[in-house]
Amino acid sequence: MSVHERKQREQAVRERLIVATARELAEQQGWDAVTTRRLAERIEYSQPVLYSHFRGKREIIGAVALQGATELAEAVRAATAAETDPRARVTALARAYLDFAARHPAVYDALFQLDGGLAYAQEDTPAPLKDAFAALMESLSEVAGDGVDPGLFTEVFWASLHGVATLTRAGRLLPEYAELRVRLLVDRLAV
Amino acid sequence: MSVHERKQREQAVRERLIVATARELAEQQGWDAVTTRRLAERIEYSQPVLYSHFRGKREIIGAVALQGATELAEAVRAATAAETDPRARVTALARAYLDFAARHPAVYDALFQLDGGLAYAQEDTPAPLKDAFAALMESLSEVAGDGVDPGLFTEVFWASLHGVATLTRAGRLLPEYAELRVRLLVDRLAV
DNA sequence: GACGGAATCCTAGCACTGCTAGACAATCAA
DNA sequence: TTGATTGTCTAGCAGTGCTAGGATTCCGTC
Repeated sequence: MSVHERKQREQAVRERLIVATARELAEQQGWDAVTTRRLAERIEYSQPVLYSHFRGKREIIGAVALQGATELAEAVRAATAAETDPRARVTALARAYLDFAARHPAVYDALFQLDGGLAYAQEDTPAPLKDAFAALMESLSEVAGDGVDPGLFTEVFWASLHGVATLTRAGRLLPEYAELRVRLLVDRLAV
Repeated sequence: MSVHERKQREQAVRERLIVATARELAEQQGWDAVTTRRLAERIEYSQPVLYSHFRGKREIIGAVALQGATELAEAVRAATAAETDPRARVTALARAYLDFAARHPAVYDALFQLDGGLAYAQEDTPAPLKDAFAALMESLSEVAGDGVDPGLFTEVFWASLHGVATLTRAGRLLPEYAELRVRLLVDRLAV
């Protein structure tokens, strides 16, 4: 049985290697550069090996997305933990979120821009995704205001951040307004 | 000279045909289905003909995007023209915007999700794009609030709408909150 | 009406993509 | 040392965007 276990361990190691390499390649040269051939070459295995771990490229993107969700949740929690005032906490949250999107564009794309074959806002939504949303809600529900569903408020605030993140990265918003956008968003949306 | 003019006219007609067909195909089966081969077949010409009109697929997407920008501006202006109260106008704007994104997902993708090779927030930004932004600003600057730059406010409001639009279409927001999201967004952001 | 040149269009093909069948080799239990 | 089972690779499929070069049609001129 020990042999079998060792093999399973090796499998797991290689699976992590694939995901890490895909992510690395995507961060360096964008997701377009992440082809199955290039990815296989980097992990020093042949192409079909990828398909013994993942159904296809989509699933690899999905795996990166799940990693990203975990890290995003961590980043948000770390940033908000230091603040006590609810308003300051939301500002920190917004900054942390946008910072994450800017620092890890490929991961952010895997999460929200590309098709990673993941379910959202449903029962079978993977735990990391639910948890990332929960991390947002923890700080945001405090400033939702009376009579406003925390989930609804979180959705709206998150959507706003997402819009700012994507449009910023696409060069569709004026760079010099970056800080003012965060202030305006927090000032107006948070109660 | 008349012959030359006729040829130019025919060229223009075919160019419009290409754009219209690309858009139609994208609306029907998504942009993934818009391949140069399929597109060529639908317009009943060979593939290389496309490249005598456009540098490549990107430019075709860009052409659809420009069409979309014009229509989006129209839709927004039509919706807001009927309202007199600034707040009601902004609500109408938000609804019209999200409605446009929902009704013409392929066009919306061409505009904001795909790479159409267009410049944004710059001097060489095509007129339709500038005008679409202007259409938003016309109604939004009224509710920006004192001391808030109308351009900044428009960017933020627009980004929020964009976030809601994209996340909604990706199935990442709860459908039953759709109407409440618009209300919350307008209530909080508009002064 | 016939001709030479120019504009137009298509066939065929390139290098790439994601993905897979089937041959081969390494590894295991007996 | 076998025999079978895993594991891995080579080779190939059908598809992608894009292009070179030949064939055809059309045009203004004689």
